[in-house]
Amino acid sequence: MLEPKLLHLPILEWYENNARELPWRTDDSTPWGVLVSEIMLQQTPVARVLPVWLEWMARWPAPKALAAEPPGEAVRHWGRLGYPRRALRLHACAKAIVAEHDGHVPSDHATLLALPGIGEYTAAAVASFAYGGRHAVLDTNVRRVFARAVRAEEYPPTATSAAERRLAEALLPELGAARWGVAVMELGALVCTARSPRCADCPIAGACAWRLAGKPPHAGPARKGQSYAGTDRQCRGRLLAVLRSAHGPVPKAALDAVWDEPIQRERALDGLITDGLAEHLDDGTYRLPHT
DNA sequence: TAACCGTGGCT
DNA sequence: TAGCCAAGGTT
Repeated sequence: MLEPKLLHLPILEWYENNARELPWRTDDSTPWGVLVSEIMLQQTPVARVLPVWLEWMARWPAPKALAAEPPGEAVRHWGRLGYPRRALRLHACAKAIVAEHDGHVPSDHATLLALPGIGEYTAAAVASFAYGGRHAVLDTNVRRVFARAVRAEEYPPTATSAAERRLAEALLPELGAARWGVAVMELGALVCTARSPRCADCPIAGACAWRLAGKPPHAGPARKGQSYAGTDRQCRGRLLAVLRSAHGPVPKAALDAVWDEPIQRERALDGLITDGLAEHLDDGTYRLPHT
């Protein structure tokens, strides 16, 4: 195994000099701000999250403020971040924090994990970044950095393995684990990127097993691409965009107008209602959820 | 476990 | 240009 200190110092020093200034990382950011940023950043780039996060923090500076709103307002102000079920879960999360934790974001990993929309990664991230807890933060960036630096592979496996978790925990420093986690993430986001890694700028290039092996390309089968055009997801997105931009119930015809294929359209609309992203009123109109 | 869940920028 | 990809979670 690679000696952890060969990685720690160079990466931490690199982070000192190259970290982006992000508002959820400042000294006055709150655990709630960190939590909201983590949910928004799930599968969504920083540049798109930034303006929405700022608006959310101004509008809902604490869980209690969001919990007082109907869930549809969370969905509306989610805008076009994508995966709007995250907005719904974040709203449910705020309500649970108010109901079960007196409005305070928990600091304990297991307690965080029990909240809606918070999985293994996000629980570790909040416990670590907001409270300084010592947890292995295994996101796609960290997994890629470790896959390359330690395992000499271009990409990590599809699903997080026990071996990856063991490695991440073995590399966790006794002190300063939170800073270490964010530093490795940042390295993956800015230098050790998925497609065109900037190895010339990498602080651990000299120790990177993948680079030393000649950067062998990913061996296994190509990862499944996510098709989008013509899918239910695209249809749901179109329908929900109509509900978001309207400031009241909309007639069925307004929804019919944005998607031609009727079978798929009805299926997608049913799905939105089942998921709690839309409501069907008695008069036949539709709107964002009020309850 | 693998499919499903949005959106848009980049190469 | 058309994939590829982005601080995942849920079922």
